[in-house]
Amino acid sequence: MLAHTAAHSSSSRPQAPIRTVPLTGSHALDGNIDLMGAPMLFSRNAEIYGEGEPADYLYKVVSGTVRTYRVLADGRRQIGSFYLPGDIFGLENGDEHTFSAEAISDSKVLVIKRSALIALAARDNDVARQLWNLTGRELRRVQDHILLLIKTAQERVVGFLLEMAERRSSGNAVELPMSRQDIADYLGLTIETVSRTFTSLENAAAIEVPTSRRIVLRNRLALSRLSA
Amino acid sequence: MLAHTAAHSSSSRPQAPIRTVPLTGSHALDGNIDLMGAPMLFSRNAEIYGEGEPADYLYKVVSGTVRTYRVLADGRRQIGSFYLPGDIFGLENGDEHTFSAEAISDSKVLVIKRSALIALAARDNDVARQLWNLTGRELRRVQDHILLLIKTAQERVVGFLLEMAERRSSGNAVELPMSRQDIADYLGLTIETVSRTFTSLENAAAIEVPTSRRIVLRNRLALSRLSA
DNA sequence: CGACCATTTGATATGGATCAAGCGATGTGG
DNA sequence: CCACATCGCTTGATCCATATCAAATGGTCG
Repeated sequence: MLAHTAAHSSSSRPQAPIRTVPLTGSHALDGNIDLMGAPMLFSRNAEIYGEGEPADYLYKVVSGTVRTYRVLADGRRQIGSFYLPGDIFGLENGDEHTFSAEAISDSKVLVIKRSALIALAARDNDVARQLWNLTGRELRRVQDHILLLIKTAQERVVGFLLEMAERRSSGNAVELPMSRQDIADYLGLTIETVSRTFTSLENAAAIEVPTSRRIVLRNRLALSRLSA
Repeated sequence: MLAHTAAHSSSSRPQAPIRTVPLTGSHALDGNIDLMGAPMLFSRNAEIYGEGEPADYLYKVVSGTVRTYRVLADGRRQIGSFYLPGDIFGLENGDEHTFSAEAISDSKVLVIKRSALIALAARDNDVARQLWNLTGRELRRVQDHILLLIKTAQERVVGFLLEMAERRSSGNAVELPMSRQDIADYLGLTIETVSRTFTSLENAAAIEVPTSRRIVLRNRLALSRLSA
């Protein structure tokens, strides 16, 4: 059904040296990942990890974009989230990944051993709190995602655009790193419906679509009204 | 749109005495809540807390059932989860509840100050881990819920039945504490569709519906096949 | 240039929503 | 204790938003 001809970049994980460093207050986790993480490159569509694999590593996007997803038996795919530079992903409660992760575009990702962070957290309350916080923010995000999924197609698409604008806003232009198929699978729609909705928003003068991957928000207020 | 004529039982929260007790290994959190929690009664449809209120307390269901939900501007309601006896709810990442909570039936709930648990967690790694775990399990649950929401009506209803059977199984009979409207708002469907789906599953000899709140699973294997 | 892939656009089909009635259980007041 | 009102659920008829099927367009890369 879906291409995803992943280059499946090698599955050997780098071993990062563990250095304990002075903590930088509320960004202890981020700082530690930056210091302890080993950079890895993934090319477009390469798998970073697969559903069901042991969740031994935590990841932080440096450049590029990552999608996490699950696939139902019959091929329907649900994208759980898109991760942009600065975002951390791959943290699981159990020992296995519940989603698969792939690079949407060529991406650089910092990789860090989960056990190292857990060990650090045992000694450092601040790190522990940050890890918990990360899970909590993720929970909040997924809860908001659910709310999106009960809305109409137009509301979902607008909600998605506003979300992306908030995360990677350069003025009113939103650069979309992902394909229509990715957007559709994130929103629980088909590519045709996503495409038609963009067109209709453009006709309504709410957005402009100079290229398929670039959306200009013409009227944020109108869009907000359309989003729920 | 929806009744919810909550008796709105008083909003004053009980103050529980804080006792530090020997921890019972992996159930440190549960044990502490049982010991430190103050029992409170909520009658059918009473509000336990509202969206946006400060999240100062954590709750554990002793008897009855609780629903959490959010309402969109136009009245559409999404139920986030149902909580059965033994389940803990109300734990938030931020300072405010992102959902509202109501008793579905007359319920007894243990209430405990969040700050007390946080303080305990600062001293006791086991409690800290349990709190994190709770958030993690909740995250997993919500992720599964998303997967439900992209399925067909029949798959959603069957998925819901199997989920309930797993949680409150007494043989093959499932006692549903919630109304059709609650089920519909949990699954992103209408009551009519939920009702019709039950009927059609009954006609297919997959279930029996002796009373509207009682479902007997006739053929679990067939149901599992229908659920995805 | 030509092949390929992503996207858009068009025509039609359909699953679930909506609108509307009927039915059964539960509770209430006379 | 019965008559009736109410409420939750089911069933029926119709509609509509989005999916599906199909084709045209456009952008990218060898």
